[in-house]
Parts: sequence; C-alpha cells; structure tokens
Amino acid sequence: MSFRDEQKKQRKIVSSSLMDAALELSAREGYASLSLRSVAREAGIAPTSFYRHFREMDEMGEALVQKAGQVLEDFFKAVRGRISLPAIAEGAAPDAVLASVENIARPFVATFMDFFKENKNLLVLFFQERTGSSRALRAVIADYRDNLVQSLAAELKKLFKEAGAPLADTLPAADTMLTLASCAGLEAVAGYGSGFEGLASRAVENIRVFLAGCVLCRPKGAS
Amino acid sequence: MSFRDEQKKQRKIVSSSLMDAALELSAREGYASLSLRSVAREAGIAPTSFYRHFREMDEMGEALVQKAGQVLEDFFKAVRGRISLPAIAEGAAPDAVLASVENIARPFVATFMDFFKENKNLLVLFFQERTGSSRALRAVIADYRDNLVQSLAAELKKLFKEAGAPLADTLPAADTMLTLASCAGLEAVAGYGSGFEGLASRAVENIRVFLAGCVLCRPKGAS
DNA sequence: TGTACATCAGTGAACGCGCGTTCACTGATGTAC
DNA sequence: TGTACATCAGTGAACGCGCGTTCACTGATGTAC
Repeated sequence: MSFRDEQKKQRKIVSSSLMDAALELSAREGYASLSLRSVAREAGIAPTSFYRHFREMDEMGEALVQKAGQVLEDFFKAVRGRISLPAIAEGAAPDAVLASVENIARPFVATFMDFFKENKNLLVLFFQERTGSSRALRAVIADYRDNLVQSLAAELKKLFKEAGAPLADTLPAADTMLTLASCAGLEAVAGYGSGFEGLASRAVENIRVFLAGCVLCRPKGAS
Repeated sequence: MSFRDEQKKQRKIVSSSLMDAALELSAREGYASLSLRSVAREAGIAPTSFYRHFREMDEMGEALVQKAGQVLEDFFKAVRGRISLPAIAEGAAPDAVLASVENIARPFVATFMDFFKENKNLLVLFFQERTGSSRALRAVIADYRDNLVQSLAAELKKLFKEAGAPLADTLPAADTMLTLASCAGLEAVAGYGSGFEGLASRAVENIRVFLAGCVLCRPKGAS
C-alpha cells in the first residue's frame, strides 16, 4: 500500500476516533456541551489537529448524524427480513388481528432496541437532537428519518395488502411506530421504566394495539 | 406594604425575570448552552446578583421544571373538564368506537397544544430535557410527568368504566397519549410537519386509533 | 429622640480557566527534471 | 543519481474572550436600647 493510501487510511482512523470521542462525551454531558478541545483531548490529538478533519464542530455533528442514518438504514434492512403479517380475514375478530400484527410489532421493536443498544450514543444523539437546538442538525436528521419512515411505510403497505387488509395511508402509521420505538429507546437510556426489556414490551403492546386499531377501523370496502 | 414585603415582591420579580431570560435563551441555544452570565445579562442584572436568587444554574433549572409541572397540572384540570366519553355498546362497531373516543382524543390534543403554544419555551424545556443530559433535571421532570400520567390514567379509568367499556390498565394508555401529544408539540416547535395544526390533527388521529384499539381489543368478560 | 447594629439585594473588580482560532513550523513522503 | 519543490497530517505557542466564582463594598431599611 502506497504512502498516500496509508495516509488516507490513517486519516479515517483519526476522524473515527474524533467521532467516537464526541459520542462518548455527548453521552456524558450532551451534544450541546461538546467543545472542540474536549473532543480532541478525548481522542488524544492536539486541538489544532481537529481542523485537519472537520472545519468546525457542527461539521462533525453532521457526520455523526450521517453515520446514525446509515445505522438506521441497516436497521430497516434487518427489520424488513424479520417482520411478516399472516392473512387477516375480512371481519376478523380483534384478538386475531392483534395476534397477526404482533408479527410486525414484536420484531420491529426487538430489532430497534437491539440496534439502539448496539449504537446507543449515536442513536441517542440522533433522536434527541431531532428536536434539539441546532437547526443544521435537525435538518439532516429530518432527512434520514423521513427516508426511514417512507421505507417502512412502503413495507407496511405491501404487508397489509398481501394480508388482505390494505391500509389507506401507511405513512402516519410508520411515523407513529418509529416515534413510539424511539421514545422507548431514549427513555431506556435515560434510566426510566424497567430498562430496555420493560420499555420494549410496553412499546410492543402500544404498537400492537395501534396497528390493530388501524386494521379494525380502516374504511370499509377499500380492499 | 412594609419594606420587607416590598423587598420580597421585588425579589420574586427579579427571580422571574431571570427565569424568563433563561427560557428565552434556552429556546434559542438550548438549555445546555445556558451560562450564568448570559442569563444575568439577558435579565439586566449583574452576574454576581444571580447568586442572590439561585445557588447555581441547575437550581434555576429545577425551578423552571417545577413551573412547567404547575402548568401541566393546570393543563390536566382544563382537560378533565373537556373530555368525555359517550356510552360504548357491548360489541359496538369500530366506527362507533372511533367516534366515541374522539371525544377524548380531540379535546385532549387541542388543550395540550394550546398549553404548549402558550408556554412554549417552558414545555419544550420540560419534554426535551426529560431525556436530556442533566440527571437532576430528569429526576424532577419524571416526578411531575408521572403525576400527570397517573391523574390522566385515573380519569380514563373512570370514563371508560362509565361508558361501559372498562379498560384493565389505563396507565400505559395515559402514558402513550402524553408521549404522542408531547412529541407532536416538540416537532411543531422544531418546525417539522405542517405546524401545530397539522401535527395536532395527526396526533388526534393517532390517539383516536390507539384508544379504539384499546377498547376493541380489551380482554372479554371484564365488564 | 438618637445611636449602634442587623438584614439583604445588588454591585464592580479581580482571579484563574477553558475555549476557538491563527500562525508558522516539522517531518514524512511523492514528484519533476 | 541528486535537487528542488509540493503535499499533507500533526503540532506548540500565542491571542483575545467569556466563563464561574470570590470578595469587600453600598445603600436602603428594620430593630434594640
């Protein structure tokens, strides 16, 4: 490997360690409390070297959000392979519907929580700063989240159609599922409830009931 | 009025203006970015005078959360007078259930959004810092939020029982209603969606479907 | 009545500190001729 | 082969600034005797 390639590799390593340092610190003190010097210190480089990697702190913030966005894409790929929906008969009993949609709700939340635990600081940053104080960060976050919601909505549309219970508009449903799951994730990290497991099963319950509501209350004759 | 009383009154005014200044700044830069000096400057007093009112910034933060907690108590008092639930017949059609619970969902969200708009910075602080980086703040916030959820759950229990459709456990339902409403509020302030009105009607829809799901899927023979 | 002392919100000067940013430099390597 | 120059990540010194906090002080008022 040539020196230039080696140099590029090394550069990526240092950039990564800066981002890791930032995540570590933001988990302790919050993203807004990050300082260029503290991040550089945590990463073990001189403060001035920071500028070899990012023009300013916010640029690193956007890189972090981008990384979180990629994790969420991976999450969707994983979740797509794990959710399913057994056929729902016309006029099916509520209990049957509840049982069917559990095949969406449970793997969705379980997978989400796995990814959340595995990428805790990154996803906390993503969902916490979604309504945080940096306009630039909010914009990038919104883009990635919208992508995920639309992918999820398309998948829901397909599943419910194939199950014989087509929903008119799956976008709000996808949005709500993600909202409930991400709130549970943030709450778990903040130390609320009975940890990840308790909050996960409550989220499953919420989404199950919500999806059952969507199915049972959908406008008639829309098949 | 004696001088001492006058002095106490004046003290409260200055404390209030410190808190107002902090809210104004936290809306712009976020709570974590507040500095004692910037708050004092915004409030028009010397930095050293801050210590006549609060021992440190976090003490003021807790006072702000307490104020938000009182606003949420007022919110509950208002909402209790506005929500209702028409009788739900045993085996009622989904549409009928949806129509009934709208009498809870719509006034709940409308009242919440009114309070949110009226106390924007205060409630943004409350709900944003619920999963924020200050452990002390999180603890105080959790207390007030739990109180609200329990009051709401008790009210829901009463309403659904009187309507002939008793729910086994209304606590998770109350929690979810508040989660969905507060997320909508935060999103509206962050500039997402189509503003307060659009997000409010989506929240109404979500809560309507969710509550309908709760009613339709409740375990049978539990009346 | 006067006098001495207490209370209390507010203040300006001063401190040491961490911050973001600039600058000119190093040292390893590649490139042109 | 040597020589001159380019590239590029990293660095230490230095800057001015805003920060939290301390201190001794002011000035208005109440209180004790």
